[in-house]
Amino acid sequence: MSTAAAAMRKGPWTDEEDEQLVRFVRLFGERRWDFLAKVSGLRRTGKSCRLRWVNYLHPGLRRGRITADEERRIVELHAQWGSRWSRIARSLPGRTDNEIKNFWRTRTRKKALEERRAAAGAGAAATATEEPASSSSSVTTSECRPGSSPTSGAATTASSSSGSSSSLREGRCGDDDGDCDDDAELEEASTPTAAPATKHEQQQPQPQEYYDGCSTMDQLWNEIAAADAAAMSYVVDACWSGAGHYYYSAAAEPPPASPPWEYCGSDFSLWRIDDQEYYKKMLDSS
DNA sequence: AAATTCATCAACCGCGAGTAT
DNA sequence: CATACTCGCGGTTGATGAATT
Repeated sequence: MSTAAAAMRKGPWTDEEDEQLVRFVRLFGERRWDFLAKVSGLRRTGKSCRLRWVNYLHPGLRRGRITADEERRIVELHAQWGSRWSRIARSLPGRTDNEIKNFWRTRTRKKALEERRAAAGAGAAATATEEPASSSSSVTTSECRPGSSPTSGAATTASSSSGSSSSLREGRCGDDDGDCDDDAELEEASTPTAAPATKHEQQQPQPQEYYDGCSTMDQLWNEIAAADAAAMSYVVDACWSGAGHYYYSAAAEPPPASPPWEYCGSDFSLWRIDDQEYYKKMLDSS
């Protein structure tokens, strides 16, 4: 507590951190990340929290390999917009800019490699010897520099690292998206089915091709929901507004001590920010 | 069976734009 | 109008598992 400016954590997220983040995003919505990072007790920057949410924890994410169809689309869109990944991602429901960016990198690298090999093959046929070393060394220097340069990767060795997240790492169910503005196009492709009544509770409907194991995350969501319900007894119905923001309805009796947020009737004003201190105190005292 | 290389994914960093004060 | 703050984007790097030799 006294270490207000405790060092920020970096590196892979643990399951606990994920849970915590999800819980607080559900409470406060997908914004004010710095605040969220603070009150959640996560020793992470707001930036890091946002990234984790957007790229990994967001319920609307579609996991799994990029399909041929998506690839075609990416190529098209890339031709149109260049490397404006977020823009491209908006046209690919459930995919993040990071994902697309990674995919594109891999793809380009692979292509370049193939070309080089083809060229090398032709060159070798012609000159038989001479340049193998020079050409391969150019890999590191020229345009498509392989991130994992020849010698680097092997050094890693076993670390078991964050064996933690392995359970999460697999599947993520998705159906809806959170913060995308142009979600008109998103929805069309992401879920043909009607809008889900609640956010996580019923995100069963997914195109099965993309999802291998959603059960884990479902479980997580459910557990979190249950925990929330138990802890607060009134915030239960997490609703998903059409505009892509969470809001909460009072399902049971009003809270014992009025919380810092307001219930939303028609519009989804989430909570009262001016009560941040109140909330902080609440957390500290608990 | 062990070592090496490759492919993929997750996360960090710096910067710029937008918004609030 | 100027400044501070927050958010989002694109680029880059590191770690890990899978495939290959």
